[in-house]
Amino acid sequence: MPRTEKCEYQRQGSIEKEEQILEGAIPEFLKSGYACTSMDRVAKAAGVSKQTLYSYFSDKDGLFTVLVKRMASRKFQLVWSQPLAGEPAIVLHDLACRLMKVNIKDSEYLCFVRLIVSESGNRPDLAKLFLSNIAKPAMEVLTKYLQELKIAEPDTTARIFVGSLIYFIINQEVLYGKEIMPMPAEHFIDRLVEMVVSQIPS
Amino acid sequence: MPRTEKCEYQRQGSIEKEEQILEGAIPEFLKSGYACTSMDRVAKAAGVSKQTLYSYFSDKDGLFTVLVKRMASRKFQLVWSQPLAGEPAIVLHDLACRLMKVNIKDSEYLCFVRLIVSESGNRPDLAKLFLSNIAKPAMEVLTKYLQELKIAEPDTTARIFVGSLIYFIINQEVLYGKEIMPMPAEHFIDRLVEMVVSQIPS
DNA sequence: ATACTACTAGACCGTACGGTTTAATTATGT
DNA sequence: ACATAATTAAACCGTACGGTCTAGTAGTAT
Repeated sequence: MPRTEKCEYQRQGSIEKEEQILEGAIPEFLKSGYACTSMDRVAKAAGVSKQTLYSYFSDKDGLFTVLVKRMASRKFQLVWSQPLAGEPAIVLHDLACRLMKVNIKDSEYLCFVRLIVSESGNRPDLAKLFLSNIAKPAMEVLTKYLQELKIAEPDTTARIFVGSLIYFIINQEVLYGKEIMPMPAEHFIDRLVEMVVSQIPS
Repeated sequence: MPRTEKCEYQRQGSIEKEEQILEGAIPEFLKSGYACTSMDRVAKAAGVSKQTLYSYFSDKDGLFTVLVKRMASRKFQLVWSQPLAGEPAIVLHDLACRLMKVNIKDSEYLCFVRLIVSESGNRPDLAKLFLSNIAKPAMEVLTKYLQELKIAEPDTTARIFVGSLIYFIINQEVLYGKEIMPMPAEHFIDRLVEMVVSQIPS
């Protein structure tokens, strides 16, 4: 039991070890999904013995849950941390570009989405955690901004804006729509922004 | 080898047997995903011996591929078979309602989407098949209609329309957003239709 | 030095699965 | 009646996995 509560000395720091395991496990789960990731491989990838792995995490389920929580709280920052303010057309365009760029470049995020959708049937709690920590706060940030613009029904409009972007990314990247039904991202963004901006009362 | 090419007589019809196996296999794969579905269970669910199963399909992969093809070609009909014509606001509203209703009622379809997304990493070909047989033709039908309405960039607008609807469904149903960030479907549809209709040049 | 802690490597156990094989059974065409 | 094709149930094989257990090693505090 390395998680010693009454032990002031630590050989190499329990927290760092946990970190190390998680960082090793993340790419494995993202690559293979839950079912096809073996604990032996996780241990090897994390550079840790199987025993140690099991002394930090109760079982595969426990490890996976912690891992998803970590990913969820980490990924929100990328797009939505900075506040939205300024000229609508520019703000929305930048936001869309940022969302698109991050998702396409950071293949980790795409794999994460795939993982969440995959496991949503077996683990509704993880899907809800994903929504609570990423989708919902994101939607709230945008809704607030649209509200300031006096757009009618800002919450619905926010969903349309984010929704069509996310779908575009899933379609093009996750499902390889790039090859089947290609469309330039900038083109799509321009039209979407134009459409939302046209809803601002003059 | 039951798939007798030069055999005019069949005890009970090879084609029907194949049908029977597929129909038994579909709910199993939809429920458990590819990895967690066992061939023993498929055989049992189809009311067929394991041997027969393997005489009709080469292996798990082969069965799964045929199964996905069948599902893909079957599901497109539900929403997109009838042509779009008439008053824009009504046509779009009906279309959106049909899409929403079908997806929410037919949990089979939701599971199918989840399955496709899950396996898209390992089987890009199946994801592409899904897009080619469902998403792409659907988008073309709508694009054509929007073009007749003289909407600017009908293809992009079609993606916005369908995309935000699909995302709404995935969010609310697949990821249990109903409980985390609820929103009435009719409300969303009304606003979306209104937004697209406002793009029709007067 | 000694007791203790964190860790490693690897064997081990039970289970489940994909796929094959065997032996027996049923129905069909001639 | 007889051969043949389709099917079944069940045993079987090899592999892989989740999780545990054992034995041994290296660092640390007293």
